[in-house]
Amino acid sequence: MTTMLEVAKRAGVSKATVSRVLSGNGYVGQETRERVFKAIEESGYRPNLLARNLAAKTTQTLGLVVTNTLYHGVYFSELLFHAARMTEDRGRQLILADGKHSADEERQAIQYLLDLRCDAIVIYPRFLSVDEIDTIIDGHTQPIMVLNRRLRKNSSHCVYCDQKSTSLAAVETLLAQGHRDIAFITGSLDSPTGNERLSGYREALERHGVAVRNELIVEGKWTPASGSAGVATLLERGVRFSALVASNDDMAIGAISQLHGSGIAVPEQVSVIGFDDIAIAPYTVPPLASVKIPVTEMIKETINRLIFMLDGGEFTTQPAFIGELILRGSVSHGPHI
Amino acid sequence: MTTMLEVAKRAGVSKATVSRVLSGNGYVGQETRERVFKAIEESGYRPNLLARNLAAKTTQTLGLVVTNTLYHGVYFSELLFHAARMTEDRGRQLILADGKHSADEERQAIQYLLDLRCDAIVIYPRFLSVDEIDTIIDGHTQPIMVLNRRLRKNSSHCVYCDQKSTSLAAVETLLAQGHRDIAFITGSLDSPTGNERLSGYREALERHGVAVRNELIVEGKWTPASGSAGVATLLERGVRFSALVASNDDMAIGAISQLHGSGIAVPEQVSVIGFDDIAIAPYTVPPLASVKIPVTEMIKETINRLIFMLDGGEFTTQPAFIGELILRGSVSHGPHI
DNA sequence: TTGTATGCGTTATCAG
DNA sequence: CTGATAACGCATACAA
Repeated sequence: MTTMLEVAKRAGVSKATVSRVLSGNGYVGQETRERVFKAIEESGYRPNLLARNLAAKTTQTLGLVVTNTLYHGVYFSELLFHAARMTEDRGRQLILADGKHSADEERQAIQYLLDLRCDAIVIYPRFLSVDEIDTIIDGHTQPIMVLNRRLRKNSSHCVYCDQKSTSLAAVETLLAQGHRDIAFITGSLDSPTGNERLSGYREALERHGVAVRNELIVEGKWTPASGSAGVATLLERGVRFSALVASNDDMAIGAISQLHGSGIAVPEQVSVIGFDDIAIAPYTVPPLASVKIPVTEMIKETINRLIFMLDGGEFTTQPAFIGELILRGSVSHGPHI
Repeated sequence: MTTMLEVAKRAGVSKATVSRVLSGNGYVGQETRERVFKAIEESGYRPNLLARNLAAKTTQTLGLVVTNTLYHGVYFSELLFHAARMTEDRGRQLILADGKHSADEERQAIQYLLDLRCDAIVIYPRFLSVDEIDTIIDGHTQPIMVLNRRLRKNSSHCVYCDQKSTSLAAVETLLAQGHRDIAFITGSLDSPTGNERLSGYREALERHGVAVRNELIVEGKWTPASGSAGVATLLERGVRFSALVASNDDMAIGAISQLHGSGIAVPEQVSVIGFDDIAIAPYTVPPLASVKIPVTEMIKETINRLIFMLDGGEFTTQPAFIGELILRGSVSHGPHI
């Protein structure tokens, strides 16, 4: 590998001058500049980023930690795509680290990015507790932002979507149309998101004086198969329902498929609502409505905050997003039990 | 940030000794070792990887370049998941760089990873020509492997799936069952994969003396929507077919949906085959059969080769994979025109 | 406008 | 077994 020193010698100048023309900092004569560029060209010189970043005390990189249980599916793809795009638009590079599938591995991933001297970090945690995250943020000088969690202490360091309110609004839409027997397929209940969507469902019913019936609730695992299984369980129980809320789109797909297979028409007999995290799920028969989580906007806010903090800025406000109910047809169905 | 020097002072030893206990290279007394560990603990010391990698002349990282047009969908997720897993199993870290959507941006991404001094690189190219890739490989000392392309010169540096043979085999399966009017939805024809799958279709027909009819071929764009549109186009043309091959699963999903919407039964009236790149596509009505591309195995072979080369190994063989036809039911259908 | 010298935080080579 | 000390490749304050 040819170094800056070799370029300098070939151009008949010092390393410092080469460094100057490359960084644009400091004055350098027009003629010398050209000689340097020529030498760079001829030698095929490439800067060693390790050395540069070590000396400059900045890497111009943002680190992102995501659990690989999120890798499958379009949600992750969109997340990564926009995060990378936003970061590069701001003249930085994104570095991804795998949070694997445990709190300890999430810790290690964060540590790795920190050891690499990323200027700032984004965490999309799945196993780490909010308390520990707060501790981590306090323990480091690098700006750290957290996606999809509501922090207690560093509240301006997190960007989340109010899953409960979002779920509540979706269920209320059904209630407003006269539905009373509303089934619910949960997400994994070891995830906060899964729990919050469930409690939104509960609260909506309570607010409208509709009893919460446990036989209308089944636990899913975010996958299409678990959506199918959920419907099968409901049918086995012999419970009747005119509407069904699935906690994400994949499960809605599976649920609709299972309903069809059982000879139940959607949406004529059962209205289905999914959580359309990304809005590009390949539905064959789309649900009646979907709740769209504004991932893109959330990422944007996250990166913006991070870079603002890198420039010494401070935030006092706490950004909360809320999902939007997207109708794919009329929801004006009465109960069809 | 506390440095190695501070740890050394606190432990009453030299930097060199601290470095030794950390790396495990060289002898160091049991008692001294413990003092060093204690000092590390107390000071919360973390190694600066920039400095370490600069001095050690190795980063223990593999770089991966992928075009972001691949980000959407499960194919990319699987690719990334396994690449990261394999890399870490071998004690390295994977660094992802975005190839964006042009040859020039793919070049830049490769260059960035090289500048970061990744020990080796994996490229999943979409716009770069094989000739240029060969040139790039020749121009660098770092091992470089290419996925999904068949290189002319550095043939042992690429791992690909013979898309043409794979497609050919799928179509022959249909021909063997008596199908003669076989429609085909292509992928994007600016991609080699899309073209190869199409030429496999063509050759299968030719081999069996069946005329290739252009009205049975429609161009898709890999998306579910383009699969639906493809079927719509075929129906508008008024052309009759008893079987349909979609060049990937997303399009197969769209196509099946459109067939259903038009009152055509699958598989009773039309047999559908997709290319099940990952085999976890959320089908509501699965196609009759899918061609499974062995991505996992391909990634595994790629990483293995790279690390073998890092250890000074050389390859002479050229690994070619071939898709496997997965039947989801009987294909013993006659023509249903 | 350019060169010199020092530092960035490690690894690694030699003495001792 | 341990400690100086020279790289590693570049940025930058300070001189000239």
